[in-house]
Amino acid sequence: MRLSRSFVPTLKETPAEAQIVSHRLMLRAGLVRQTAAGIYAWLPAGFRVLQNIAAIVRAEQDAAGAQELLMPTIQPAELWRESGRYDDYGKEMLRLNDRHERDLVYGPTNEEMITDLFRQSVKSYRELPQIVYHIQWKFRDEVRPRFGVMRGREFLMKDAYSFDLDYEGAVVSYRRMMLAYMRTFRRMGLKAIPMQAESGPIGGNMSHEFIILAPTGESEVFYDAAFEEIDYSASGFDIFSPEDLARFVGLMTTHYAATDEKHEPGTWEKLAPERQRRGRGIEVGHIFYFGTKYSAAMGFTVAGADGRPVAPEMGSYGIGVSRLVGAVIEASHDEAGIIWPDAVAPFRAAILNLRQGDGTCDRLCEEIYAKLGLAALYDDREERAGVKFADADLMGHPWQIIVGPRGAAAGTVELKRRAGGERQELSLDSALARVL
RNA sequence: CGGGGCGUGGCGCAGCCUGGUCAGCGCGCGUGUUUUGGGUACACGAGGCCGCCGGUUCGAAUCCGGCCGCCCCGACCA
Repeated sequence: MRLSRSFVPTLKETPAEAQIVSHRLMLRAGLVRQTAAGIYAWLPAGFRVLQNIAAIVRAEQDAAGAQELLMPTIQPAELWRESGRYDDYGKEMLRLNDRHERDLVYGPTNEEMITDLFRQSVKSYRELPQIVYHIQWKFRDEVRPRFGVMRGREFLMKDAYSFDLDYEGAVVSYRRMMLAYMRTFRRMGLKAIPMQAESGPIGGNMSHEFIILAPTGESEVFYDAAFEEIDYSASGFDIFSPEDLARFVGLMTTHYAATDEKHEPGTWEKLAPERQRRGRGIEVGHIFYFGTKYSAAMGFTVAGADGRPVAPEMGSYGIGVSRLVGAVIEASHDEAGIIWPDAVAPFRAAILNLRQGDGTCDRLCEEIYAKLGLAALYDDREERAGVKFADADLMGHPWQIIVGPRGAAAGTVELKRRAGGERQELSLDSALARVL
């Protein structure tokens, strides 16, 4: 994109409503704009990040054998009456009426709907197990939305649902998602730790939340240094091997990890002091096993091998996709702005033309831009060098290709790495090679 | 949902208590000159139903009432 013709409204000053860093930086870097309390519009650069994150989530879900589908945002109240949650869910659920006065809800989650879909068409044990997911907008009418995109009312969530014939199968599905989640967060450059959690309104008795470490996180977390050493991303674990999954989850759950509300000082103190780690964390994912809570309530059964009906065992698995955008920023920024991890950056590189209008600089920049295409944001504005430097740092592109009159004549550019800030004078070709 | 606060050009704010050239300042934006590798300087200029409705008054951004919106703290959550 050419910045001079892009809708990327950066701000020099911070709007008064933004308190935490990620919110401030998202507004300042022109990623989002607030439309109403807890409701945001994603502008071009922000939307790219959102899509990058969704793509990673999708890739890991697919790799775990989950099937992507897409369910509606609007759901009939009837389904929620069947499960009993129409009354239980409370005011957080947005309720609507259509022109015929039918009761509808804007989905805060999709257990009922997916159970309904499955019960219509899945009739035999031979069709299980299955895991399906979708990435869809949710609405939860939070009493107090805050922290920008981190706690919005409308948010993009990946929610997956597993159906298994029995408990043993459900446990395998649950573990598979745990591994997929750890790989997902790792790919975004985040350190995540699964922690024992309450299952809350979803119900069930096995639940973990995934906390990523960020200095500005909402809750304090305590964990064993062992989490820093587990190599779950490599070939060490086959996600389709129940044995590997058991081994993986064993590693994940035998070490101490707890948020402040579940922290047990007694157990904690038994851990060698040099292995004790504490920090702050943000919840970015949550997985639940809840057995037949919905299948039983909604009359979903399949014929078992003996011909008798069996209510499938279910689990659900959520990742806050839009929240992750904020979380990544919380985990990776400095005084100057965002420092995007390569995998989620809206642009791999910014091309800074320090002397717009200068024939040599312009030509060099155009050449670079032609080679990088959409991977680059070409700052071709008629602005001073300082403005371009400041905006590039703010927006946090992993690389900055700085083209100025000094080097341009000799055909060299300066390459700056946003994380770390190292700069290097390079030939055009070697700079491009580094960036790509 | 309890407690607190705020709505004045795109952003940050002053003005309100003590109604009357108070509609202003900084940034941003436009034009020109200047500068030319870290948000340059100067000049000129565009831009505001002072959140909305009603009331008090000769006169309301300013006082009163109602409504709407937004933010912060707490209890609750992907």
